[in-house]
Amino acid sequence: MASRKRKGEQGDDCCRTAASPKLAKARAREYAGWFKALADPTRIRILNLLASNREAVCVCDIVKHFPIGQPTISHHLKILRGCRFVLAERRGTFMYYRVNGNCLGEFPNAARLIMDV
Amino acid sequence: MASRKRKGEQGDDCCRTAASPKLAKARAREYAGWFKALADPTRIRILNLLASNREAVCVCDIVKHFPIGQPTISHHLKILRGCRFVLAERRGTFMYYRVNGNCLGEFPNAARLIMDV
DNA sequence: TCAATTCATTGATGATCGTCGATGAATATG
DNA sequence: CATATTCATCGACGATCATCAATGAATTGA
Repeated sequence: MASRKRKGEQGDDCCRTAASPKLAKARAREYAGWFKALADPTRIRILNLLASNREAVCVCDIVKHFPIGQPTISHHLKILRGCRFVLAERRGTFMYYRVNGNCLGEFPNAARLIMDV
Repeated sequence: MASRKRKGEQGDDCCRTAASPKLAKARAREYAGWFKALADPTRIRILNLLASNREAVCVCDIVKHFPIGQPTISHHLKILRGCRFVLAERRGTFMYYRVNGNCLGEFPNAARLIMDV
């Protein structure tokens, strides 16, 4: 047989066969996408700025608090909005952003699904 | 004054001045590093595989469950170890990895610090 | 209708990331 | 000591990312 060990081989003696990861690839990709959205200090601080304000904040006000240009802020907001971390609302010329309160509860949930079971 | 508005300017009329982000830059960078470590489906599934086994798992057993090479698995393990998500222990020729149980509680904590106040 | 303002999008650039093959260090065995 | 095995590191490559300057779309007001 091909599984016959040759002289000196240790083969599979490291441990009994380990259990497979229980998390499906698709779900792992989904979670990775969420984490990727938060894998940038600027996006975390934008999220924190929005969370620090009870009412929605317009883009020009967000820009004032960061040393980067408005297109870059818009880029980050698009990513945060894509993951439903923030919600947007148009009022005339202005775009107002606020945090999506629901996503706070999702964190512990995702953590449990990754680390538990 | 320089703040005098010219004809047609809307200026700062979007809203009252928004509160600054309360999260310090250094802490935002630290959190971003944690999330960056989880911003990859393979690393999430490695973490989940380790969490699915009560005992530590050696690298060669981890490699068996993924369609990527051993150097890449080692690379991911180094990143996860750098953030203290996993712990490593040497036994002879083998390296055994297991999840760091403490990091489960850190998730909700980080989420609260980012999203709350 | 025209000018001004806000914000999103585009294209480009330099940096970082995931993956690979090759190699090296450490350990075990004969 | 020589050989085999496990795992980490290195160098390279293509892909993705953060950022910018420039531009475009939408809205407002005169």
